[in-house]
Amino acid sequence: MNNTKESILDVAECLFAKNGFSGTSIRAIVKEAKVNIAAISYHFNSKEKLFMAVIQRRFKEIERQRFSKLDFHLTETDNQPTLEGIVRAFLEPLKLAFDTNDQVPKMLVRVFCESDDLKDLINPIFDETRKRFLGALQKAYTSIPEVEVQWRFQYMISAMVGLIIFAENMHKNFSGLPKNNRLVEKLITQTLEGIQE
Amino acid sequence: MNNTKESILDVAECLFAKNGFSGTSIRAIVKEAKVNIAAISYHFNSKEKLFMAVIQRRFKEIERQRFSKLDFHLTETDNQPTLEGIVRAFLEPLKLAFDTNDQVPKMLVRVFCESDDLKDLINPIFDETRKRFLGALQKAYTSIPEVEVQWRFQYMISAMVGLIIFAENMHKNFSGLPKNNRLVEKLITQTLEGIQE
DNA sequence: TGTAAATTCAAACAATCGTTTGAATGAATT
DNA sequence: AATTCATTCAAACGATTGTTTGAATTTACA
Repeated sequence: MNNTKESILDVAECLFAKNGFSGTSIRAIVKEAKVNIAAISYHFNSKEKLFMAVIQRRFKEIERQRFSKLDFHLTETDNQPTLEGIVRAFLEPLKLAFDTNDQVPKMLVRVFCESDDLKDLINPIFDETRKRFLGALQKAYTSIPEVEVQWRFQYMISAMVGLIIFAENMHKNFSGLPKNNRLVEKLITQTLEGIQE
Repeated sequence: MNNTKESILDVAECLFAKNGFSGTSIRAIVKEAKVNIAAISYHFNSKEKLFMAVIQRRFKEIERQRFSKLDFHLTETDNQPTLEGIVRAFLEPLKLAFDTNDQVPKMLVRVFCESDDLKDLINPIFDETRKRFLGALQKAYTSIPEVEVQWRFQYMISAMVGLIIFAENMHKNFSGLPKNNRLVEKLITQTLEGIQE
């Protein structure tokens, strides 16, 4: 079995999470993955393509779970979704990713925050997710102005991104805050309290 | 007057905001600042020292305003601060920085999110701010467990960081969201609604 | 087993990185 | 005007960047 390609993805993911994209050299990747440097070009063409492969591998799985949960909730409620159902469909797959591998959410938000160019490169990946969840939210909140729903959705995502970035620091700076694997659960309840009027 | 040092700081700030620390070369800085490349070593010793100077210049001013507003509020209320007073003391100086120069808050959060090493380098700068505002919050909320207050404070900061990162995208992805200069005001009201029980 | 394709390898590519050098230029003081 | 100090300059330093080469090796199929 071709082990080289996957071990490159694994190591790259970990180093991108720690040091970002620009802060990670392909030599650092191949050194830790114990593969030849030419393997990057051979399997991924370029560092940027490798980067996109690292992103896609994880995001596609999270997206799949989000859509699955959202669709289930929509049919379950006869197309009358609740806020909690939507928020859980959005955040729980992230919680699962957290539980499986701390580095995955960290890598995803870190590279998204790194530079304008990188953000523009990654942003289109979220288009479908944004469309479907905003659509569901607007079904759940027909009384609230559309702009306000968008704002609150963005607010939740922002809190999520910030919390993932700060997750490691929180235990140094504060005492008794929830561990990483309980962080997203806390985020869910906080979001629910904050959003509902 | 020595113009070189300040124009380096200005250009570096702008490029760090766009491309992060690792993504910005000192040659890109000196090219745009129209100064010789040796001026970096001469005025700042190293790229990393220049980086810290860029951070400190802005953060110290924001910190000064935050402490000033917080102290004023504490004396004004006879050491019985309100949540709104504390949140405004924390966020309004950021709003002022936003109004003066879009790039300042963006630069501050971007480099903070870039890598573990950079985060560890910058994090101590916030120690005093964190201490004083957490102290004020715990005075305002004696009935809520200390851990819960810490969590909500962290939640607000996370939302702030996330929103600044997303600020530019929000107008592309959504329609009718508040402009940058109204973003922090919106964050304040949202925080107040979300935090108070 | 023999052949062809896929993969890995050491080595080198040109470009760029942060930093340093020592001379040239500027301004201020005696 | 002469001297001293601060600043700027072109040029080069060694190290590292992402990428490519062509041969060596492994794997898969006939």
